[in-house]
Amino acid sequence: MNLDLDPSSPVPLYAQIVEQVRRQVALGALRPGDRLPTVRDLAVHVRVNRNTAARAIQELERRGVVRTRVGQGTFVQDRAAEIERAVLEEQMDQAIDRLLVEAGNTGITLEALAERFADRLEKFRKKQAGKEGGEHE
Amino acid sequence: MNLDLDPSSPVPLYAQIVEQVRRQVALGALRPGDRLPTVRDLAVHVRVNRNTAARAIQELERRGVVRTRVGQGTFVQDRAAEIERAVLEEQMDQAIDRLLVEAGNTGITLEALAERFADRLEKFRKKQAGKEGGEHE
Amino acid sequence: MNLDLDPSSPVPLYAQIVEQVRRQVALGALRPGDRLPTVRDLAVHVRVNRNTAARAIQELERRGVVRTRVGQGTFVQDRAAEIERAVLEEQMDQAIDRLLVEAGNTGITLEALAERFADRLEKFRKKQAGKEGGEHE
Amino acid sequence: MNLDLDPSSPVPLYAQIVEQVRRQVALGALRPGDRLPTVRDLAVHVRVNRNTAARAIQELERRGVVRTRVGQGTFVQDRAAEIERAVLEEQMDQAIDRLLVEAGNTGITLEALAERFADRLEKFRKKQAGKEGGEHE
DNA sequence: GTGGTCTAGACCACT
DNA sequence: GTGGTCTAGACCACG
Repeated sequence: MNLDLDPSSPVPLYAQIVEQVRRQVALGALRPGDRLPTVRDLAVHVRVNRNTAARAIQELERRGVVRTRVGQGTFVQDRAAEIERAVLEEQMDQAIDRLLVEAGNTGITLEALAERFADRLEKFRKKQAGKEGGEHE
Repeated sequence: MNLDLDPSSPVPLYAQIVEQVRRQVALGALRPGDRLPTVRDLAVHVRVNRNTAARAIQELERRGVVRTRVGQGTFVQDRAAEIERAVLEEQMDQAIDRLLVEAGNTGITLEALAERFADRLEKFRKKQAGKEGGEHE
Repeated sequence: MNLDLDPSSPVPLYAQIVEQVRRQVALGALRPGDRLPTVRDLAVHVRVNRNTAARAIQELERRGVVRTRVGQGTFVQDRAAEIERAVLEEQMDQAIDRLLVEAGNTGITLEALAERFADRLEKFRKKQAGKEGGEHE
Repeated sequence: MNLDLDPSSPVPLYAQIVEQVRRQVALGALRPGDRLPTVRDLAVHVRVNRNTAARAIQELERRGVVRTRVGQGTFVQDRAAEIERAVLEEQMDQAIDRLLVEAGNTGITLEALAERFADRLEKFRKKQAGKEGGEHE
């Protein structure tokens, strides 16, 4: 359970936890049947108020990502991986769509946007290539 | 001054006003020298309290978008259009970059993302084309 | 009557007018018995609302700098010059005192302040010398 | 947190709070990491409405003097002390410069001003000396 | 008429 | 508990 929280982000701590756990489920870092840390442990581990940790887990349960069995702990649900994976892809498409709508509102032509996109992608690719080999975590 | 507020949005009313006015300045719907509605008129028009409208306009002044002269009203600043325009483009690039990073985190290759992007863009273009002719304003 | 108003200053327009007229009286540019422009003329001349001009003159009268004789106009009072001159010097001393108090509050020693003062004065003197001969108004 | 507000001052209450907190940071009475009183406590303490106190603290955050973490309180920022200190010194220099310009406008020679300054400083020094020993806090 | 400040009191989200 | 937003309504200074 590697969680990386940013207290100065506008997105609430509990939401950051939820998001990152869902992502780990989607990517297979957490697999169906895996046991999550207890609220207490989670709170200590990510240095957060116990209420915040509790709220995060509660939210995960509400979304059906995990299931709490009293006395035993909280476990990743069976079909969670595929569901979260689909959600992630759906979100990506939505992000793209938002970009397109935004471009329209801004008066940028779709052609110009596509160009811009290609441009940023190229830059990004180069930056990635530069990092190769220097990776630690 | 067409403003469209969503009271159920998590973004505060005053911030929604700020955002939309900035956009209108960036897009040239409001031009340097133009006078904004008075605080009172704005409040009535968008159905918020006078204080809320005042806060929005104060925020706009703080950002240098408008200049208020007591007793006369508030006016769009001279260089506001270009500045806001630049901000808007910068935001667009940032949105694209976030998309790229996000893709990386999700394990999607940049190629797959580019494909996906082209795909959504095509769909969007068609939808746009379909709307043509039904446009009034 | 040369008045130089700054609409973007925090000090109100009417107060700027008052201040500058008093200064001119103190410095002898306006002398006892001199007639001020009418409210109407003043307003046109300095490009200000008539209410603002009226308020300025009213304030000058309240302070005894000028005296309005209905049907004839407003005139600089007899002893105004010496009084305003004294006021000006008094204000200068007060400004100095404020500086001293401020230095105390800031934890700057009086020695350091004196040094600082000498320093700025030297710089100021040089800048003045540089301007000589290039003066137009 | 000793704050001394003057309700009859033309400078708004919230701005007075901002100013005094900044000064305390500059002078080291409040140090980086220190926690400010809560909005509610501050309001009670200086006898203003909660909104007024909140506005002051928001303004401080906007200026980067403090950082607020919802649910925890607001804390003095790391580099705030040096920044505010620099601002204070800058203001002092500006005050001196204003004095010099003012002297020029008034027709006082710089020599006369320097003399005057030395004179007031001497008086001030004596008054300070007289107070020694009577100080309690 | 304009904007600015302040109070009172309510409601909400986050920790 | 924390801060943030919003409304209602009053008062003030400026033009």
